[in-house]
Amino acid sequence: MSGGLHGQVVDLLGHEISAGVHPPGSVLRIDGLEERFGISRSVAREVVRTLASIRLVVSRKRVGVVVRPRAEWNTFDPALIRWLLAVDRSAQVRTLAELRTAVEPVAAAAAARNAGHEQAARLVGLAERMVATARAGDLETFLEADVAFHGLVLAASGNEMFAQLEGVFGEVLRWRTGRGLMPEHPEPVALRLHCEIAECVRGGDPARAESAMRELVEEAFAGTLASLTAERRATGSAQ
Amino acid sequence: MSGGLHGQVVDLLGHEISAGVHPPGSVLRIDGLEERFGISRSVAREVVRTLASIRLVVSRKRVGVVVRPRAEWNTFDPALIRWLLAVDRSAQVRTLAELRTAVEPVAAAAAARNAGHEQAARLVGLAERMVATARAGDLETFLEADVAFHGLVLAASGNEMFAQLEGVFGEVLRWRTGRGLMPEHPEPVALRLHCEIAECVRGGDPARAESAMRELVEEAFAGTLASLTAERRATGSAQ
DNA sequence: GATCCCCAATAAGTATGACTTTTGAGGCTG
DNA sequence: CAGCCTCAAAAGTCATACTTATTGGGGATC
Repeated sequence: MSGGLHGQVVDLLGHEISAGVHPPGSVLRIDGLEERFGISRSVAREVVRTLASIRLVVSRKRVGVVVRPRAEWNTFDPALIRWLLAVDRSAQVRTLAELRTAVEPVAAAAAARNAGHEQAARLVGLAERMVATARAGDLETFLEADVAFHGLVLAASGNEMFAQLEGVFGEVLRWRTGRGLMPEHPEPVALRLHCEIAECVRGGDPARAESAMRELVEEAFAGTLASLTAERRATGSAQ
Repeated sequence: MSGGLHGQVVDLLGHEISAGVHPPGSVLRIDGLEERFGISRSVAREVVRTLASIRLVVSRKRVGVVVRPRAEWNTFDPALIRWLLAVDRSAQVRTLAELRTAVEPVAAAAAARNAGHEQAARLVGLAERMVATARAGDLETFLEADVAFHGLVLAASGNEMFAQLEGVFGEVLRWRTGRGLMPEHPEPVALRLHCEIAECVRGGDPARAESAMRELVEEAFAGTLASLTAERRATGSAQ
């Protein structure tokens, strides 16, 4: 998407609108875009169509391209999530982390009901690898296994909307370790919970899978919140 | 969106792809669309851009417009949700209802933490109206209040991604009563839970708000599942 | 002076055709 | 048979002309 002319302009405008450079209610004009970016009418129009599909703007005859109120933006669109992460990483991570606390426990329960043998086996394998890499202090590989673990739970839930969130939640996980928020050796409690979840999925115990996952993500959410407020205190304000 | 030429074609193609008329991997060509719909190149290209933004297709040079694997579709896009509802209402409602069981309890807890006085008051008012209309047997107004109630909880959660789901979950609720799944006088348990949630939000009791909402939506989900399997048994198969 | 209606200016929507760029496939060469 | 090379197919971009809907204003009417 970043290659073509279209993608570049969409990305730039998307960033700008997300950042509030063009606040809701403000009006862009197709000719304005042509001039500003040195693009042809067709490209400008296609850019607007793309942004309209994300519900960032709406195009009205005799008026122009109007930026919609933020509440109407489709915040589940991966592109928009990226733009919002660039604008205010803390706020977006908080939002996503909270969504995680909602979705993952229910997804774990569903996975315990629906997962096939192969998926369950892979899940157990990932949990084991997490234990091994944690012991070895290999945070890199640990993170990979962690991301794969949670992605697999979402995929195995059998709910395509849960599965959709795999990539986004992976972002959150990567952000946590990227920030150095993870202790050098991941907490034993978290490891135990991962193993328990994997076992419950394999054994078909939705209730325990759900509560274990809930304990896990709520702990992670609390940690995320704490580090966010700490960060805000340190830098003096938002961002 | 249905007015213009663009919207019509997007809608039709969206329906077709969702329905599997063009299975993942199959290839459309811009010229093909021009011919088939009698539209110009510009409109055809904009249609493809829109579908690409929903991640239904990807456009490759020298190849054409390729339908992506279903797992990559952005199933949180309202347009795609509509198309999928038209294809297999049961499956989509099931998916959405399960998403509801995940999100709404956490949203209720967040609302109990974040809701302002005015929002809390309105929530209590809606709960009261539900009790009144239920007693009167006014299912129409009851449904409206119900939809507004759950929408307000999502909005008051302070999480814009939760708030985003208001419209979609409203669809699920409307579907339930539209199907005659609601008893003539809504269950007293559900009414009590709505009131309890409203009180907990006003009083700032996240834990009880969450568990009450969880009880409510899990009950609703079970009812939805039961009626879906009953329907499937009745009609002999899916759809 | 207020109201209503019609019209013209405006900006998006559609159509057309030419030209560019990328890339896959098949043929050519070593 | 492998690797390279050329060619053509299809999307990407551009320029321009024309159509349609909408809004705001100006003039007619009450």
